[in-house]
Amino acid sequence: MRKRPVTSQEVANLAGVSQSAVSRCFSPNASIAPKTKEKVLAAAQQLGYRPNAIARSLITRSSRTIAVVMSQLDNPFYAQMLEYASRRFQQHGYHLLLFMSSDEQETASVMSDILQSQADGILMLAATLSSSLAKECVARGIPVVMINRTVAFEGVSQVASDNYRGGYWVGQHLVESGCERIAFLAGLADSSTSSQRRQGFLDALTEHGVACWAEAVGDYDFATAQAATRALFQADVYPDAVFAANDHMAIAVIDTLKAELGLQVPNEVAVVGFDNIPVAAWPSYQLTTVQQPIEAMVDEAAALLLGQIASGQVTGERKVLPVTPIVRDSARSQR
Amino acid sequence: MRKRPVTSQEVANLAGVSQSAVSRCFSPNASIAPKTKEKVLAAAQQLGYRPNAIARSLITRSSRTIAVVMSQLDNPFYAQMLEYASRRFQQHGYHLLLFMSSDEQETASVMSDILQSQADGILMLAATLSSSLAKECVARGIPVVMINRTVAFEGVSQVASDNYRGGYWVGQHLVESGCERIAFLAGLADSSTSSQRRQGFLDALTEHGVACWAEAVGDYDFATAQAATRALFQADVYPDAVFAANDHMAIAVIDTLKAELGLQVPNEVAVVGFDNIPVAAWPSYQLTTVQQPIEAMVDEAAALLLGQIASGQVTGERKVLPVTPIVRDSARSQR
DNA sequence: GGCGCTGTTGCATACGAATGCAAATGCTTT
DNA sequence: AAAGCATTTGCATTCGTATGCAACAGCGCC
Repeated sequence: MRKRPVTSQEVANLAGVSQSAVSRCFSPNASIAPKTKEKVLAAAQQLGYRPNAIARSLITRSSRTIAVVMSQLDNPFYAQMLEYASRRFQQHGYHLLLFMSSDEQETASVMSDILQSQADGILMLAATLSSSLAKECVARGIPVVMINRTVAFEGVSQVASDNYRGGYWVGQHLVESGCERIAFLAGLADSSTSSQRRQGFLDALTEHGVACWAEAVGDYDFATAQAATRALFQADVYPDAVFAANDHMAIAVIDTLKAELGLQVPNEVAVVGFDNIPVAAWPSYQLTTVQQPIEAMVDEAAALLLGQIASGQVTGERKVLPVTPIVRDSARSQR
Repeated sequence: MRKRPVTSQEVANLAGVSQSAVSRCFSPNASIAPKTKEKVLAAAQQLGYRPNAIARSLITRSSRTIAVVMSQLDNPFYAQMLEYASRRFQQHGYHLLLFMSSDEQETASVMSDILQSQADGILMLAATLSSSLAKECVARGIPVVMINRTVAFEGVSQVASDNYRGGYWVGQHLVESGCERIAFLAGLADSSTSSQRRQGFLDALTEHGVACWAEAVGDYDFATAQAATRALFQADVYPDAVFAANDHMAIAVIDTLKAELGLQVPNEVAVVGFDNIPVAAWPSYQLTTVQQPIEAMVDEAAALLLGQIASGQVTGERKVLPVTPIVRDSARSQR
């Protein structure tokens, strides 16, 4: 049977002090005599006492918990973010409460759970938030930070990498490498990251007097990206370069080109991705890509959340962090 | 400024009922007249009331929270597990509190946080637990389930896939494919999964009258596995098959063989992994491997945890789930 | 020795919801 | 109309900790 947990009162009895004194031993900056503290800690140790975080949260009105909403963990990019975020917040005495939500429908029900959970802040990774829910959070004064989603809500902060410049660099790089029939493989149609990358890419092509050869949608999904690749390359004249909106799809493109279509990368087709996930560096792929500053993005998001929690002010700030081009074999300026 | 949240008392005042009545509207099976409930829900809606889960936890002594301890999220196998576990527990009204912990040292401090958090159960994924901590959990009556770790602690439940049989199958398959110089690439030296796979593998070889050609350690890490591969293949006579203790390392082996050593897979060297992560199915690898039943493992772990939480009895059960061989191109019986 | 000061301590209450118990309500039955 | 029963309701208490306030101790100083 579950043991009744040890309370501060019991520790107080054993140590011969009041419950308040025990409480003060476990909160920093509290006024407590060293000698008393010693006695109390000894008693606590003896009984195996641990402060009850639930009770503490109730009185302090702070759960020291951040709700994280995600839709996909199979993308290593987001897995890395989650891992780093967990460690980062752990350092500040906060813990992550994980919520998975695929569609916006589900996000609504999840958001209800989050509001009940009394999380001190909300971190949205790869998940979208309807404006009514966003408003509700803001109305309650709960800080919300979205990573890599750009939707203009009052009071919701955003951290993103510079998708536009990343896309621009890719366009420029491919043109300067001598590519002439450059295709774009989008992520989700309504994804702001994908469309920003696309816009930068198209602008670069335009500035260099090149038109985009073809476009397709891969849904950030391996199989869909494969199908899209087959479609792009079925004509007699096919692209000599593909820019995929993320690495995951770029890998699918490379695999499909090599294994199914018998085309060489980069000799016959250059491929560029986005994210710089670990796989991109593997010898089989050597994918040229644009690195997103994962740690910096999380650091920024954490700073925003913790700052707003501390100040009690929710502000809708917007940070854009620089990206880093990574040139590997899959698309070099060698022609 | 953070708004003072709406309490059940305020809803009660507006609806003209007592606080108890409001409470009863939000707990299932409570005795409440439909008409009253309607009034209360209307008032709650109007004020934007949400029950405070913290206060509820305090009185019910149940946080409806499961603490998950992980050490690596970069391994997609564990990322998949986490995602599925989150969804699974969400269905039962539980949420996951995430803790990252690399070494056992860190696990101790993390475990202290967990005990304070009043989690109803603990799920250990890819993380080890010292016996003193395990005892403390058991003493407090907190159910603990470890996935893929076998350490015999009284009262700690374990769910694992049949690593031994998986390893055995690999050994058998490689021998029957005609391989004669078969090497094993271990994960972490002290990892029970790796050593069980190894044992099954060695037993299969022995039964077929073949000795293990060589062994190395890859730490479940890409770079380390690459280095180990170079070492294994530097002699004049090198292995004609490698069994890596997980897919991640198997991929590293394949890449190193192909890109650095100019060896063909499977013609010159057969490679087998373990886990069946998504990458294993990619055209570039077509990795023969042993699939672990991720969902079944999580389902089993969830059933154990929820069962023990409901009954208040912690029992140290042990489940072993069957694995499925997946034959792909990297090691076929074709010689 | 009395005064004032700083640093500790205990008392009492608050946080917000759940629940046993008793009172009250509504309905049926005779 | 009164009694009987089932259902609904409110009261009061509880969960375990934090904290404002007042009381108090110890100390140095005049």
